[in-house]
Amino acid sequence: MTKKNRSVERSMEILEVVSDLGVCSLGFLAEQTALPKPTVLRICKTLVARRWLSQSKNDKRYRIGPRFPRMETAPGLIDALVETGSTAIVELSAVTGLGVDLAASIGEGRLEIVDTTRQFALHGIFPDCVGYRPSPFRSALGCVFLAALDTETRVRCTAKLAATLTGSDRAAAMEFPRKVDDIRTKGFAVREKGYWGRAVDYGGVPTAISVAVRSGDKTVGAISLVWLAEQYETNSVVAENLHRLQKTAQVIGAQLAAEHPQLLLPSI
Amino acid sequence: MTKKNRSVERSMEILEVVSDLGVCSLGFLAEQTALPKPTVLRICKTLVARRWLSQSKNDKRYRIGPRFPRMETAPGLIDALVETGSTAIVELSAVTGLGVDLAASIGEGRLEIVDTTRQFALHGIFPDCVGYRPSPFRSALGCVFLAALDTETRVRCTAKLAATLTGSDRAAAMEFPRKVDDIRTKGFAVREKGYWGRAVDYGGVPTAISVAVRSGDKTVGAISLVWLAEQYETNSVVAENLHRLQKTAQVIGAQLAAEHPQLLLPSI
DNA sequence: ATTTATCATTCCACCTGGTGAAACGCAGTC
DNA sequence: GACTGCGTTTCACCAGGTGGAATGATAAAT
Repeated sequence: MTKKNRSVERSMEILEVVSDLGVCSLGFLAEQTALPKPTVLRICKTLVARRWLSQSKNDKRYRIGPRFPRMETAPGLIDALVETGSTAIVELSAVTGLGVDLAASIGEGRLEIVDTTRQFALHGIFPDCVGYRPSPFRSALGCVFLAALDTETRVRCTAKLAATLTGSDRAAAMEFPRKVDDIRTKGFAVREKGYWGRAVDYGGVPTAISVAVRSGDKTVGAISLVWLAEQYETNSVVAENLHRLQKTAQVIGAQLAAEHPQLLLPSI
Repeated sequence: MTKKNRSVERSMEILEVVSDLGVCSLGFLAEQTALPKPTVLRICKTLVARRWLSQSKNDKRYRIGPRFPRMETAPGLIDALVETGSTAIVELSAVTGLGVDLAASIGEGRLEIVDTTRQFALHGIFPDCVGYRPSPFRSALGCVFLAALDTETRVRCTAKLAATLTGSDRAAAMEFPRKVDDIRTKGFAVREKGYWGRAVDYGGVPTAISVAVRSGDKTVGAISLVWLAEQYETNSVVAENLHRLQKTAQVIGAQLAAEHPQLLLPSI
């Protein structure tokens, strides 16, 4: 068995205590974890520096911080979207001959791919993308999803995401507001040039166009057509297949609204 | 300024990448964090040991695990069940040669798959089912779990679920009360014909039989045997392996009761 | 004002535990 | 068979984490 990392274990212990018991003083954490206070202090400082913990100014006690990764997923939504969407995306894939991804909102303006028709043999692109969370500002799925949110939600999510992202993702976040109107009028988004998150994992450079899935007045996810960049021009795919993609998104959204009206009540 | 702890920083980087980008391979994580692979491996192993990450048995990729602190649900049960159940299901899988899924109650009559032995190479079925929440009325896991609840809880949950579900799930919900007695007397449930979650076809149509995991007088989860429909008849699997499945469920339940008696006090 | 108590924080000598380049083993592919 | 790309193991090295003891900081009690 590979060796473990003691410091990492200790940091998890500390975070679990804070997460379970709420706000904690240094001494209390040391007692709970049976670690010496200096050790706890150093680890907590490290966690605070990244905002995984935050520290109250006057009594110095620790609580879970704003940057602690959260995933507030509406469990029913993913299920419902997969159930109503999976046959539709298979049909779309059959008609277009391209790969289709289905992504669901997991809160905070983020998406997770929950189903796909991609088959390596068929489309020449890495198939097992279920579980991936596309970039909010650089992927076609992420952009079209954000653009489709109502203004208030979009602004809130965009600000929050921009605050946590870095590098080219942050640059894309700064640029995003200028792209929103364009995406909204065109009704679809294209994968940003130069963004192909995981060159390692794919068979080739994928290109994608995406549209949002709206149900009632909520934006619940997005679907995209995916193909090998070297195989087709984006323009020709748009000309030939955009209407099919939009139709599919609309069908899924309508069916979802009809079959799961209660999912649309809470805010995303 | 107090010194920071490098290992803790690195572990946060890794967790942030997985949380931001979804499922990740070791090599990809090493590239993203600019750390050598052995270092990433050791940290990930540590995180996996605590189930802050979980690792697909099949392609070894990492995703956020069941014990990663979530603000919403009480994770104690999930945790304990995974801890006591994972060795048992591996043994069961070895003896039967079939895939085994372990699901934990997440409240309101729903389950989430928290561990699995499925390997594509071995069983020819979709391996990455951890995190999936099976249909309450159409999956073998869901049915047997509901049937095993005490009458009052079952009626309440069934009513609530039926109210929110629709389509083929609602149809199954209407039908369910008629199936309960049958399931209770037989002691297991079978996956509904025609129900298989996603579009992705990973080799074939899976079939499953499930039994509930009871601990003390609480129903805490369910486990199932899963195989490729075309490979074995349900009847022959039942004849040969049902008793093993039931034995495993019973062992897990007993061990859970012995090791975590406090979990069984609150109502599910 | 002084004492007491209880925090968090700093210090620093000690040495463990983490490190990472290189080698290995294993699948899958050509 | 040779190759490529994974995850994993090895092992000598020494940075980096450790924790007991000392020091501040703060608030309440005398």
